[in-house]
Amino acid sequence: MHTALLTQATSSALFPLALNVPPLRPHADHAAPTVGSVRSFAKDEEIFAEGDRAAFVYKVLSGVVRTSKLLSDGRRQIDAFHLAGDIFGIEAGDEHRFCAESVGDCVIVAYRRCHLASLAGKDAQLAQDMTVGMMRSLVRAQNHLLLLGRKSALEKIATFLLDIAERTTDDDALDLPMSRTDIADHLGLTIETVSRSFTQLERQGIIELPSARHVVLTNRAALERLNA
Amino acid sequence: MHTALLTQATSSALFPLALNVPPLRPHADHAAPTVGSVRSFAKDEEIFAEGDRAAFVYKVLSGVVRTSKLLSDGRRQIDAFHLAGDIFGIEAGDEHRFCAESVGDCVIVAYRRCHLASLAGKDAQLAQDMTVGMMRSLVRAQNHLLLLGRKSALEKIATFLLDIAERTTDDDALDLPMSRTDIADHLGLTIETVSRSFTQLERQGIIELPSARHVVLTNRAALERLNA
DNA sequence: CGCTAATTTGATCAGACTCAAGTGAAGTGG
DNA sequence: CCACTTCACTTGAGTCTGATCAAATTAGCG
Repeated sequence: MHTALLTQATSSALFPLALNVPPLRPHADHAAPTVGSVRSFAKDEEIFAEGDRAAFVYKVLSGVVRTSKLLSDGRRQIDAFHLAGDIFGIEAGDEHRFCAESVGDCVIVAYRRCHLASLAGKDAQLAQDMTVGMMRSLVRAQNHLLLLGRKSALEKIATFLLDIAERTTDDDALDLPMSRTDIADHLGLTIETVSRSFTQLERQGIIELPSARHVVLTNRAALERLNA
Repeated sequence: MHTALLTQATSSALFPLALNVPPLRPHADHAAPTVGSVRSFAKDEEIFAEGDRAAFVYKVLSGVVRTSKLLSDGRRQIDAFHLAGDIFGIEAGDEHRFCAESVGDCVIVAYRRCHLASLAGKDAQLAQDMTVGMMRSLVRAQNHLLLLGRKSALEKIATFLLDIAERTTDDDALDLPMSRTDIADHLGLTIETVSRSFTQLERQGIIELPSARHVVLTNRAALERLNA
């Protein structure tokens, strides 16, 4: 009896591998959480540093967070931008292998790791979120490997724009929450190359740039083609 | 009572996030599994293709497996090499987002996904393996992002050699199970650049190359330095 | 309105790629 | 057992994409 119950419990928990991860909907409302502590950050504040003890797991409520790694000489790789609803800071070991910073003003919830188990009991949705969050991170990271390893600058920008658009808007107009430097460090390019690629896409009539942080995708088909 | 038991069960299962993932030991013995079906493959055979229905999760018993993604024009990115003991083929959705092929002769176990839950009941170790496997994939992918996005050719090779050494041997001599082409597609380089980098490291006295597939790390300190 | 930071643009440079040829080792068949 | 084929790897020469260095514009912001 007990065994059956335990098996039941473990099965869905251990093998979310078997469940279909629903896509994150743009504009999904991320209501105030029932557990966890809410924290606010202004632009470019550090949420945690590489090597910090990983006492919490986080979820973005509003704004954008970047997680990045540094090389000893300062070269930086932003592994991901986390938007509202995204989970970040999950670690296997006891310290963070990334640094996390706010890209603009943002609000996040922090869940103390050692409380997660009991929290999960009270908030089933949270439990699901954590597992799904990890899977989603993996999928994103793996797609990003292909981009970094094998795509040209123009293709990287095209893929990036389509990704941000899908995650933040329903139409063809999007606001970039991050700087050219952040984009460059995410795509393995320099800011100059990022800027030139934007200009090139604009000249080809594929996008419009009303301002640096505002992009309109006027020719999605062409972007998809560059997405290879 | 029941609730407590269930919480207990889910906690360790849902949040392996909290457990410390033990490092894979070189030469760890990967005994015949108690469940799952064993399959053998010769060099360069396809285990599953990108887009295939993800009916199984796999574990390498011996040999090496590569998982890769292709761009429409044939450019390839190998996201990882899987050695004995490694899990691969875990998917969130119902189809594989990678292609998996044998690098040399290899033996693997296949676990039918829809049976995993019940198998986990009989084989607790397996359940743990799956979760840890996913975490390890994530860590590897994230480290690889930094390599692909920000490291030079020489640094990529250095990192690669140290990684393979750590995973396959206790001393400084290692056999590369994969071709230059595979290495190139893993590191985001061409075979010529891979070859030239090896030669350069050899000329600098950092490695020895008794043969193309055999490397001796004569100066680990220098490699670590390149690892940045 | 002036100051500062972010972005764009230009000119030059370099690391990695492409194309091409050469070397070497492994295997095949006579 | 040796000549021949094949395939993997190495090396060389030239090119090109994206980086670097530098300057000009533009956008925010107090």
